[in-house]
Amino acid sequence: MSLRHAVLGLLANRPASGYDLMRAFDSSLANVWPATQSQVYGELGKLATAGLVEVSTEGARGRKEYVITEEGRHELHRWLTETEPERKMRSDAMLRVFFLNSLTRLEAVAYLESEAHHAAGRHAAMREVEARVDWDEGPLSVNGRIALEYGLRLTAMQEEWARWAAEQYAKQRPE
Amino acid sequence: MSLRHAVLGLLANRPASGYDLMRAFDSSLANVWPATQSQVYGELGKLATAGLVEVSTEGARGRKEYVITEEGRHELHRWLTETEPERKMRSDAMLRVFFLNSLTRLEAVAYLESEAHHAAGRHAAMREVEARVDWDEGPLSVNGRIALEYGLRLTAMQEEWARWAAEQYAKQRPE
DNA sequence: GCCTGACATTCCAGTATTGACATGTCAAGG
DNA sequence: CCTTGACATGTCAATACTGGAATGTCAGGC
Repeated sequence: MSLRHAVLGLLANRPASGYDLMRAFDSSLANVWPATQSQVYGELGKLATAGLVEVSTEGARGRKEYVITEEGRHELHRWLTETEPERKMRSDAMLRVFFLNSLTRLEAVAYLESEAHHAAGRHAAMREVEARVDWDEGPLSVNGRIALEYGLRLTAMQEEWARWAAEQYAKQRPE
Repeated sequence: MSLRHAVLGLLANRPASGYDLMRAFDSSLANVWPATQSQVYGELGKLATAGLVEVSTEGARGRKEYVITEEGRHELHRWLTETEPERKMRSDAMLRVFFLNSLTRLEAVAYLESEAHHAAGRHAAMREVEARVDWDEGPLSVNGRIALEYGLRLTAMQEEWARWAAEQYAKQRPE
């Protein structure tokens, strides 16, 4: 149930509306825990019912600002310290690698090169973010910086791997 | 709909029963596309209805062996060459990094070191697999070898990153 | 002959996720 | 005044995924 804790974690930093949270899910959290509007608003409702968050202000345009409760903070802490992260991951891109033998050598190499290219693109985009953001402000950006570094290392690794794999594939399976 | 294509991809290599497929999902595909029994048997039914696979033999103990049809092979090829892999990923472990500022420095460092340790463990497990498997047999293992290399590079990167992050965290946020 | 473990499938209830639709408010610029 | 775009929430049906229970078969060892 990570969505629940993602919302809780965001609200632990500052009070926010569902709309505010959506901006976080569409930017910083987009590569880590994607979520849709329906999920976020739904989860806020459940969280409120459970007493982990509360509506603090009802503003213009029906805006409801939520704050985390003591109980919510406690649950966030419990999650972070007493539960293990789920390490199983799904990767569509890697799944395809298993079935590359259903393609011709040329097609397979094209796939791997395309992956290399996409990884390079994502790497460049993260470099942009790195340059744009002021990393000295706020305690949030310490974590953000560390998470970004992960992204940089991941995409660099992916590009290298894909180039290596394309080479291997071309070598080991002459048509 | 990657599960569908995972099943299709496995059946493209050789005919198999739901039980056989489950062994693949529990071993080689476990780190790439986890699936439960209910999902696999369910998908086989849907795939058969759609005409992408067929029951070839009904054996002992109610065993049904499925084979991929021409149409199935075509769909697999279409998926591999004409659709882009979904690159959005969820990572519980990385989500937690965003909220590390809700913990004390010590707790945060402990989390990151635990991640380093787990990554190291998974890396070692993959090294074991690498040593155990005969990489010269079959065309499947070319892909398997390439996917394993990804896992090795990923876990190595994760361990290094987590050690680096633990250090950064300890440095940048003195209690 | 009996037990155990691997083989094998089916069904189900509950939860999570997706993607789209519906509805409305407010501020700013032309 | 009117339009546009950002703000803001809510609901729905469909699909995907989880975890467990129920059921039964067959081979091999004792």
